[in-house]
Amino acid sequence: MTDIKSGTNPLFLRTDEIMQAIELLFFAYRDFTGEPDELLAEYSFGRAHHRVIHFVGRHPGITVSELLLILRITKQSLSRVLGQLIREGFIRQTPGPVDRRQRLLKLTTKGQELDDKLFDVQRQRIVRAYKESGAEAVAGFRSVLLNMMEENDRKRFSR
Amino acid sequence: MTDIKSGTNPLFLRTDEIMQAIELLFFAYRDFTGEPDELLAEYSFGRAHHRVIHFVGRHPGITVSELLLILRITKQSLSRVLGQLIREGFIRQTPGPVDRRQRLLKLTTKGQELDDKLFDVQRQRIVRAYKESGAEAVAGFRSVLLNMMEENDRKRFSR
DNA sequence: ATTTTATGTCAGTCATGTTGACTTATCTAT
DNA sequence: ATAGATAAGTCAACATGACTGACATAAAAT
Repeated sequence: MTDIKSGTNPLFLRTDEIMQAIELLFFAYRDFTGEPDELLAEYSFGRAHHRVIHFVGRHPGITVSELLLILRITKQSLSRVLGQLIREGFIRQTPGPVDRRQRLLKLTTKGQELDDKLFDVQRQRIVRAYKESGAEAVAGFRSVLLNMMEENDRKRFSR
Repeated sequence: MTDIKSGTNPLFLRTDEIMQAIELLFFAYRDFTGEPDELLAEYSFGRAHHRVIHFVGRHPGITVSELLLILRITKQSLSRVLGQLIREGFIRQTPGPVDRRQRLLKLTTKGQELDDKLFDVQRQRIVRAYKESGAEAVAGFRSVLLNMMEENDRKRFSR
């Protein structure tokens, strides 16, 4: 409301622009997750498995609690998908060397292969979008998404 | 793989950058949907209801089939949430004036009020991100997301 | 020795997606 | 005029991935 009343409201903050942002996120995210979902279905896995594989792949040796903090789900929810991934040999647990209560999570070779495949389909879509938009647009994309997320998680992206 | 081998691989196409893009989308989308989800919970609604309210609000008089094409869900899935929204007085149906098989969907005043509230929480987050990033970054954000979605839906965003 | 923490598990529920089969009303084309 | 196609709705069964709550075990911290 403040913006609408103000006479100095920049073009990119008009109601119509904000509405478009909402839909851009909806359509882009829908298609961004579409291809991985198809691949995962071949393994009878879902998006939840993807997220676990992704973050374990990115952070080998991550603990269950750390994973829970990132994913913001309950341990019961995580337990189901993580249990499947472990039983089917995609993820391996090893006791923490310092704190033996911890279970450090790592991808097995099989898990690494699936991670690679999943990364590859997403990489192709992103590379295409990045190439078609150019380096400057990519910087803008990064900046807006960073500022859109909770401050707490922005640290992950500092370079 | 092609990119990795190539000597002319721009910085913004490196594996690490692509990986960050994947996580940027995950965290930003998670937080972008978090606040609306809380608001919806007060009405015992979920994200599915939000999407219906949003697209009916944006396209008054939209038909059920058009909505199905946008949302890419089955009519049985839509039926459940749409039925609730109609029974609880958030959406009104009127027979199509030309084709009387169609049910044209519109928000009621009550539906409009919820739509406004939902828009407002999302608007605040986007305005903040946009302001902190600047007009040029916003253009880049738009461009990358547009190129990330299926070509078919890009028409919606032409200006 | 006691308490806290990290993890796991059992049980039940909910939201939202799916497939498949079938109905009704209405429009379109022969 | 009638036959087929289309728009919408419904019933039933099922899967996934969230949730809450209660409880168990092992190891660390106090």
